Amino acid sequence: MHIEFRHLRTIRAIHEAGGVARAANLLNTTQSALSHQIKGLEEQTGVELFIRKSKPIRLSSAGQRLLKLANKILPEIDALQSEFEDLRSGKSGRLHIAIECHACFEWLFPVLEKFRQKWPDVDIDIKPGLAFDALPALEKETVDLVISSDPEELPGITFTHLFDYKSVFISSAKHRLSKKKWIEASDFAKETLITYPVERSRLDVFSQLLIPNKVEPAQIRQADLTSIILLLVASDRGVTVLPDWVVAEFRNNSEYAIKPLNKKGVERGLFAATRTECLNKPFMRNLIDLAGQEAGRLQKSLDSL
Amino acid sequence: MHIEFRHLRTIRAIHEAGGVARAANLLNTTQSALSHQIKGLEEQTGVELFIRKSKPIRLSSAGQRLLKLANKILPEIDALQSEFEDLRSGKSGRLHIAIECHACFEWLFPVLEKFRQKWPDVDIDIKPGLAFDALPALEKETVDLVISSDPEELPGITFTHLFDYKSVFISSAKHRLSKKKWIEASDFAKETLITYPVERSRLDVFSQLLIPNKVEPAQIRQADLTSIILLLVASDRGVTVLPDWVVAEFRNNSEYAIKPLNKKGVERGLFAATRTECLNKPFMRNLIDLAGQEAGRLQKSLDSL
DNA sequence: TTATAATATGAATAAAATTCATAATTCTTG
DNA sequence: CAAGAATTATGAATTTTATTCATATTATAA
Repeated sequence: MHIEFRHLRTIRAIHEAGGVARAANLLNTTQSALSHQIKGLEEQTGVELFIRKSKPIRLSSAGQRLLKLANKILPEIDALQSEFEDLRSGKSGRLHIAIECHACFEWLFPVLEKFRQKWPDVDIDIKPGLAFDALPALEKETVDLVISSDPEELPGITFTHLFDYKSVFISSAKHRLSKKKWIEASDFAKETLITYPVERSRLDVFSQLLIPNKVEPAQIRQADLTSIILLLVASDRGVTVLPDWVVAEFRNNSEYAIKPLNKKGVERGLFAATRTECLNKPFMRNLIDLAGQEAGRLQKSLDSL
Repeated sequence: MHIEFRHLRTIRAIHEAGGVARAANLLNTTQSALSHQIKGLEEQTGVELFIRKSKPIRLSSAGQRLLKLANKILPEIDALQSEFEDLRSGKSGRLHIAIECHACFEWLFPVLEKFRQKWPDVDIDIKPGLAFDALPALEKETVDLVISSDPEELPGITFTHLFDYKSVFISSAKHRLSKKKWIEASDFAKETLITYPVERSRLDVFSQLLIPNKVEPAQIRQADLTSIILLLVASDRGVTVLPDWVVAEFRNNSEYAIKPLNKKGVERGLFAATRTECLNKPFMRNLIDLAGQEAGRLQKSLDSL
């Protein structure tokens, strides 16, 4: 027999109740059970834990040492149990997010801000999902949510549609293309294109327009941050393609020209990929809801302009 | 089933060994046992502790939380076990001492100093044994050693003779009694007697001389510390009676006159009282040995003068 | 000293953990 | 992508461990 939590609880109860019989009451067991327990424990440790010359029995100095440990350890286990209880009830949990689309930070942050207030016990993290393959990580439970524009049929993974957006062309107002009604693939052949520093296949302008039309921009320049891309565009160092929600606030800014791609525009969907079983978790559903609401808000602000 | 130490060890082993089967090896048990264990634990807590989609299985975030606790708690239990091992082997233990004789501090301190160096893990404490009944405290295991001059026959208690000493009279060199060869009870009738602030029955001068002879000193004055008593005596504010070892260093100090009580002196023994079973403990025996050695040293220093 | 309260003990019972044999997964490699 | 290897899961049997019940023993107080 080893020292077990049972023993720690017994030691503590005997001390607090002041006697084996009273402790047995407290622990909903019999005096005999506890007596056998402490006997076994004393045999195991080889140390007298109680002074038996007195009745009720008292802790010896070794017993007090054990009590000290019990008082330290038992609350920690109780705390863990209640953490687990929160986990089970869905009050807490892990929400590690991978974002495949660089611009998504823009609308995700306000969503997460609201989410955090409602679910303070959920462990939120955002991984730069550009650096690795997000979907395998989702399957391996390294992350719990992937924001992606490319839904796939995968067993155990569910893609929930969040909203649609348009990819739009942006140049400075002075740019030669700013006079056109819409922009075509061939227009990029003589341009410097500014993009996020990720694979081409993950950029709408390539996957939806340039690659299908086999057009290569004259030059490519990369920038990390949306605001920097826009700065470069404003000073006419190049042109870019971004989701429409990103440029909502620049719509009526006279520095920029914003045009659809092709006559009818390039429309794309944004999806939340999760492990299917995670959709049962209330906080996960709530996050997806909040994302949808935020999308609606963005849409309205676009329409009103 | 509750969370048990077994489970913590299993979680830790699975994580460290990187797999259930390897962990089973480590813990000298079977893969099946561990599999049943973690299954039971997951049912109990209602939380998935492992990610089973991968082989070998990995800890989930909840499992990592449990691992963290295991890494905190298990070393503490191990430490306790080794403390108990020290206790059992006699390397450590409790040595709470009650001193019935106030002057004993004088020779006990150097003894304890030596003792501490040899037994650093023994928990030493000195209780002012004057305030309570030391022998019942010894029986009740509140203290482990009583230094006493009055051995009794008590079941379970053993008195070990440490050494004999003489109670001697001390006055200033100028005092009227300093001319006598020895001091008798009647000599105290006109004197101020300086004593420790304890019951008369615990003072040799009363129990061995004044009470049997029904003599009451003219005045009694009390002082806590031996050095203060000696100071008062030197300035002729009274006379005192102390064990001979206390005054060893003053023997050839011309300020003091030191005389035997009665023609043949009052001789007393000093004893170490312990619970009989405690005499098995090596550190207890060693302390009694050291006390005897110190007594020998004191005796020699007395003889040589 | 006796009555009373408290604890200990042994045998029977109940509960729980482990093992064994084997099924079901996941991973790896040709 | 299939087959084999490695890993984990499972059910029933077994063993181990803990608890209960009835009662003996021990300490305390009146």
